[in-house]
Amino acid sequence: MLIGEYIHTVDEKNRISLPAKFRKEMGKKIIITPGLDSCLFIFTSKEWEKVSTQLSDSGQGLSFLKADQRTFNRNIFGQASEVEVDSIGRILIPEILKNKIGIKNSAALVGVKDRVEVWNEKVWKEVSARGAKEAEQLAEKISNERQK
Amino acid sequence: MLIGEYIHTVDEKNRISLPAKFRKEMGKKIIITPGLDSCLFIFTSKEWEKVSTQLSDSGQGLSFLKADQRTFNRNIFGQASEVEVDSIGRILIPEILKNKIGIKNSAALVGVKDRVEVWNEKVWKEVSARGAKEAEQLAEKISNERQK
DNA sequence: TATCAAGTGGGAAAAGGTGGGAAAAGTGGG
DNA sequence: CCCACTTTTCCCACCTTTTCCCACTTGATA
Repeated sequence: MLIGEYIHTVDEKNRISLPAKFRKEMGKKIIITPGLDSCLFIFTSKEWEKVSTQLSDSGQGLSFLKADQRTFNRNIFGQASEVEVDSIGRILIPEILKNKIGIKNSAALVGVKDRVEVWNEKVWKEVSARGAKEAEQLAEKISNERQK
Repeated sequence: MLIGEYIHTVDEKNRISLPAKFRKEMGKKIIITPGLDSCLFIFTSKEWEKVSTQLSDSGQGLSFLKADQRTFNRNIFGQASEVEVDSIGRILIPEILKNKIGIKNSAALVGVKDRVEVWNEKVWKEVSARGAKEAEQLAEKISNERQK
């Protein structure tokens, strides 16, 4: 399971180290795509198979008949990129995606169960701080939901 | 069952001894996460499987399409950390989590049936003192809830 | 008092993360 | 078509952090 947050450097060659704890699970090839909430998603090849299938196939096939879905899928698939992990566990972040979320010298890598998210460091700090504040309320809410 | 409270040292390397009485039940790998009420939760791997599944799974995949789920999952998984118990029963507390609850030289480890909580020593003293005072009222309240 | 278990501390070895140079591949101009 | 130049890839080296192991201290026990 991919969990935990790490702040790593992005060097002038656009390289970033995957956290050592993620490497085994992530394998040699990964897929990096635009994410939601101004971060990037990194999927393992295996997970990507699942995700991409589910995205393109809303159950009844021919997803390109729906305008919303076309737009959404163009964004995700169009900018997705298969990336090799080098011999010491680094990947190259495509320039386009890097600019998309506004990172330059460093980024936050966040494990979210079966994907990794890449964030601008400051943005992540804000997002996670906000999330932490809401935790108690959210917990209460979920607890109530579950009792229904 | 994990019960009892212990005050242990956190050394400069962020190590803390698990109480000897907890070790057998906790095994070699544990998960440490931000808890509620400004403490940390420590789960056994087994317990974590249960907890994380129940919290995160909406059941039908693509959980990242829902904003609430993204926020929630980021906070649960993003700040969690799998930690090995060393040969003499110590664990490393990730710096981020340590700062989160404001501990430096020592911490309270509190067994709460199937998890262990980690507290800033002073905060724990206050919380448990207050808890003791309110025990009677809370008992009444909880009892009423249950009858609904 | 000797012994054992639990908790604490610290040094040395290993691993993780970062940077940079050289080879290889790609690009454009003459 | 070839050459010069830029970009990418691969590999090595450094430094810091983490991990592993050993030893000391304290307090309880026989």
